[in-house]
Amino acid sequence: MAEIQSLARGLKILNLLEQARSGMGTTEVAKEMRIDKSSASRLLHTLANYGFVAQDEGTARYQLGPRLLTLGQRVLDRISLRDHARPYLYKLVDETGECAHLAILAQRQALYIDQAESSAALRVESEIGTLSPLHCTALGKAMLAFGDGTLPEALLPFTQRTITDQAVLQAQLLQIRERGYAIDDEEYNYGVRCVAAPVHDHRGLLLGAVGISGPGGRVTLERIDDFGVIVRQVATDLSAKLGYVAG
Amino acid sequence: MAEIQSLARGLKILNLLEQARSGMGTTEVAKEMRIDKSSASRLLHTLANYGFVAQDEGTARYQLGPRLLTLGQRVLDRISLRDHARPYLYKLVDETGECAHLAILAQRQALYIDQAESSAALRVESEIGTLSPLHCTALGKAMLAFGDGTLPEALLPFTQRTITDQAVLQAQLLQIRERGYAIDDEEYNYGVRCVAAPVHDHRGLLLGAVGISGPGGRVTLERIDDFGVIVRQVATDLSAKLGYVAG
DNA sequence: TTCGCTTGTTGCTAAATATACAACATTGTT
DNA sequence: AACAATGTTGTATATTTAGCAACAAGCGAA
Repeated sequence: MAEIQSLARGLKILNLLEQARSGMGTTEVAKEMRIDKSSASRLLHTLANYGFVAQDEGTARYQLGPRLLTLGQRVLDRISLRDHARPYLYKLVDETGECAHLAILAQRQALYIDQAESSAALRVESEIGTLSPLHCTALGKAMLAFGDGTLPEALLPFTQRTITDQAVLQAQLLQIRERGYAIDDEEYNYGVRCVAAPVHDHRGLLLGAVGISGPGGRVTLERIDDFGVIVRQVATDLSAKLGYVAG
Repeated sequence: MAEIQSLARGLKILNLLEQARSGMGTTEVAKEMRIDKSSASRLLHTLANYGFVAQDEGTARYQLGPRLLTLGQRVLDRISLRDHARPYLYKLVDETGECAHLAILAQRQALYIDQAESSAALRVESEIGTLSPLHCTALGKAMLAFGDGTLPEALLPFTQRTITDQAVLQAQLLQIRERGYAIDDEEYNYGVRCVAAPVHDHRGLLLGAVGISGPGGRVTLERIDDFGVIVRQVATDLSAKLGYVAG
């Protein structure tokens, strides 16, 4: 379907501003968007009128606005999975000593919607709201394996271990379905291993995934299957709490 | 300046969807916006393409999308005040036993950007991302008193105690400037009293405000000035940490 | 200071775009 | 099964927007 151009442009500007940590000026936005600065000016003013961008008082450069924060929190509110999952994340931290994460599918990526931090000094934190690729994260692979079967189109490499071959990925997804948990062995970040398992709702539909992430020194290849069993069990408990009856 | 109509319409749709907890359909959006449903359809598709709205899998109704969550978190990241304030919020909770909040000015309202919860069973929580009016909250009044002097235009009543008279508000702001903290005595929510004080940066500019909120049974009128002194002290300490030198 | 350079806003017209209407498709309801 | 309601698509028209250019404002250098 045809996009509404000016709306699309406005939204693209928001995407641009996400990257620019120190804000952007009108001309800068215009150049990046390849539009006239007059257009950029008017688009930015419209966004500012609704609070989606804000001008830094000192520099007059545009940044993402407070309205996005408010609306973003509303999105979180609506994800009831999050409320139920919290105690299970703590359980994961208690039993594994690593940081636990909760993610759902969004825009064909893994969207982190909650986190429980471990008390270890060296730990893996993933900010809430972060989007990560599906093919190289444990949470992502867990969701791919138990999802609707749609696979990512491109398998971009992040480390030397990232799976970039569709056939290899397919085979691993099959394995994940069999044993009930997914592993990321330094496929996204060097030195980080993760384990994750899917969460289902009362109708058996995939809701998201929970998992843990830790430094390779603690999450060793020898212990990783033990972690897998723990994570799978917690994910199963959570699914059961949500009314899922395996079958 | 002239608004870009289609962009403005798209943003208005997001505002609409914030209210509708169970999502909205194309026709519904069109009616509410008083535009043709074909326009609504195309606007919604554009928003959906960029993840700003998402269709519920079951009902096909539109809801706020995951992109807003991601962008909202970026807004939080950028507020460095938040990072510094965290320990001071905990201090407030420790010393008063009530929930502590941190807010900044945004869109002429008080935007809650962080919270520390008390352990009391009965407590006052204000979700992060919430916008509250300035004239009837302690955080808001603290920022009004030490801000740039711009006052709210309309003083809408929320309880019987809400200040609705500009002259009364003016007088109270003067008092707040003198003693260094602001009080909300059930002016926004029945049964809730709050105390707040301003936070300044190294140049003396207003950054935001910190405060506590508690049930009237614990935050009594007799004790409220004691709380005021505590809150003012913590706010002063925080400002000092940020490089503010009183003068 | 004055000059030049960059940035941002505004008026205007041509041209592209979005709009509304209508027809069609799809889904759910009585 | 027929109907009602919802959502999508095609199209001509009319509105809106885009780009140009001029202007204003701020900054730095000489």
